[in-house]
Amino acid sequence: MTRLDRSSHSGGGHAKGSRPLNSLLAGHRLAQPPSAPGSRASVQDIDLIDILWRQDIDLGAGREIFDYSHRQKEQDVDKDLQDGAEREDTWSGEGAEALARNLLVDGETGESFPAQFPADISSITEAVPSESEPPGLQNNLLSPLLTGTESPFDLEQQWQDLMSIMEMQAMEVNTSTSEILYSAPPGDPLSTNYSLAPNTPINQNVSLHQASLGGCSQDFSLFSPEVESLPAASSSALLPLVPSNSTSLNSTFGSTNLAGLFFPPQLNGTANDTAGPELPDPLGGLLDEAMLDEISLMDLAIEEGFNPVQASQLEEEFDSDSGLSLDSSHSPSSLSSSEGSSSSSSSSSSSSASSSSSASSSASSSFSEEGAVGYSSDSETLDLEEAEGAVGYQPEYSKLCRMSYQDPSPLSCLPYLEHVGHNHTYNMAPSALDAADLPPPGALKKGGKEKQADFLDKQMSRDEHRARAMKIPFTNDKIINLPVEEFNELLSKYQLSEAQLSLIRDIRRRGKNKMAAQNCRKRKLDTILNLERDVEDLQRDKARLLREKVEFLRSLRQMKQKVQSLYQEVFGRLRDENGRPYSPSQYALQYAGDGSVLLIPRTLADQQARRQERKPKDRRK
DNA sequence: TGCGTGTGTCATTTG
DNA sequence: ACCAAATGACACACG
Repeated sequence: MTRLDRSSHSGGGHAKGSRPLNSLLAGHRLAQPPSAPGSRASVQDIDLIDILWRQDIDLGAGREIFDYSHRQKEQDVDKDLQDGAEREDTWSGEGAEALARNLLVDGETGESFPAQFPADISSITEAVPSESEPPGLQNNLLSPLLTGTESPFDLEQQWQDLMSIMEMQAMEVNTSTSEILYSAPPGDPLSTNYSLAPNTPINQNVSLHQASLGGCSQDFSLFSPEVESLPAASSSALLPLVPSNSTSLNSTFGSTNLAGLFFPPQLNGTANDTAGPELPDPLGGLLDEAMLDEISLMDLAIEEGFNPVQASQLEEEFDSDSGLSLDSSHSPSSLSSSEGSSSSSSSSSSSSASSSSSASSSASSSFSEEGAVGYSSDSETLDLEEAEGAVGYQPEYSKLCRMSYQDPSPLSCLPYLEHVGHNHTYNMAPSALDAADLPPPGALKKGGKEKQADFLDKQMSRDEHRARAMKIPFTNDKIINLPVEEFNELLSKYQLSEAQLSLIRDIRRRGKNKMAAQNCRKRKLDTILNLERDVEDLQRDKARLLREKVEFLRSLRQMKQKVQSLYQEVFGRLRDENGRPYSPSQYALQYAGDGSVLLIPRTLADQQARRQERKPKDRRK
């Protein structure tokens, strides 16, 4: 048969009355009740926000943190102190309470950190002429991390903070700031709590050579004769701090220069005694990773559909210590276009459920009748029912209903429309087929019966017309649906011409192929539905992983802040033989692999840091 | 009239 | 090798 055959296709077209059904069904896909599409997406977003909010509650953040103005209020010291008083014991131990008076407390984590330097800090600065510093810079003397927590919504500042974290490896000590920081005046809570008064006899451990830990040597019996283990050239200056009792300082940092962590790099251009060499910090790797993670987070956001605002908000969320600022409209899960379409589909499903519920159930039952052809989608139907809630594909239901091809009556799912169905199909209702095959046209009375005959004629497919013209003695339904053996038996019962046999075989072939095509299309649709569901699942997973990532990064930063505070606390308590604090520009704390802490000169620390820095690079090569 | 959709059909592949 | 099913591609009807 040639294509010309199709040009004479008379029965292949849709009956005029058939379209309303198609339109009705297709309408489920196109029509979108005004409320549903958006509402579904927003509900999901709200869920996301709620999840994030709950996470934040765990971390001590309230929902009001999402409000920028509220976040500014958060800097109110009183409030912070109140929060901090509740949580300080988690990390600071004795003396922290007094310390907290001069600390800002992270609204979420409860971490305390120096909010500002003592009021007389400028006078101290002046007392150290060579290291004087513009007062305006003094707030930067602490780690950028700390300042970052004070203005969590200053995005640029946050970024710089992170960059500063990165640069902690290349930390250079600002002498003046260090002096200011660690030369606390007598009235300073830091000094009053962590160091002896200037008059207090230095609690000098002989074995410590030069270093002592004023006021808290019982807590930090850090010193032991480990100087010998250090290079002779610098041994005189080495002040090993070995905790006699297990200190809170963990050895997991390895032999690392801690000082680099806590003194901002090149805060200004002022003199730096030990300027130059980069120092690795114990968290350097982590910081790098965190930084890279954040960058990759941004990249991910940008690459995978986050718009810049969303990406920046995600970044902001990460940057913001205490604030989760994911706007509901920027939920990662709401970014998917496919999800949007799905949600709109679901809306139509819900809205059209009443009108199509019967169709759906009929569709399910009709699918179960497809066994003859082999493509049963019972399970698929169930899946679709489940998916309707999550994905929403009522329109596909309509399609499937329409595509219950194995049913002799294509419109069986909507019985009242059954007779309207356009009929290119070979699977006509038996009555129609019988009418087409059995009664001779002239047998019917005139009038209404003629009209009925015309109608039935129009209902007949092309091949049915041909079969009738060729006087095929059995129905097309039998021709198509009988098993091979029975079909052959049927053929053998009749004396058929070659033309008749050929037509019968064509009818059978086309009929089978038509059903196969219908099943194929149905399968294709199901595949698409499944893929869309998979995409949605993956998007949900992705959003969840992103949230987890943000949480991990946040907790990582909090841990770094705690380590930083501990470092400052320990270093600030150290006193030399004259009872004076050590200059952070000249000395640094360093973890040894065995858990001990050494006070070593900066120069030595720089050298070691440089050495350590080379190792990983060499490994990479 | 052009477009999108649904359908039937053919040719071919696949099992 | 044969057959049926599956599938891509095309044409057509319809809204």
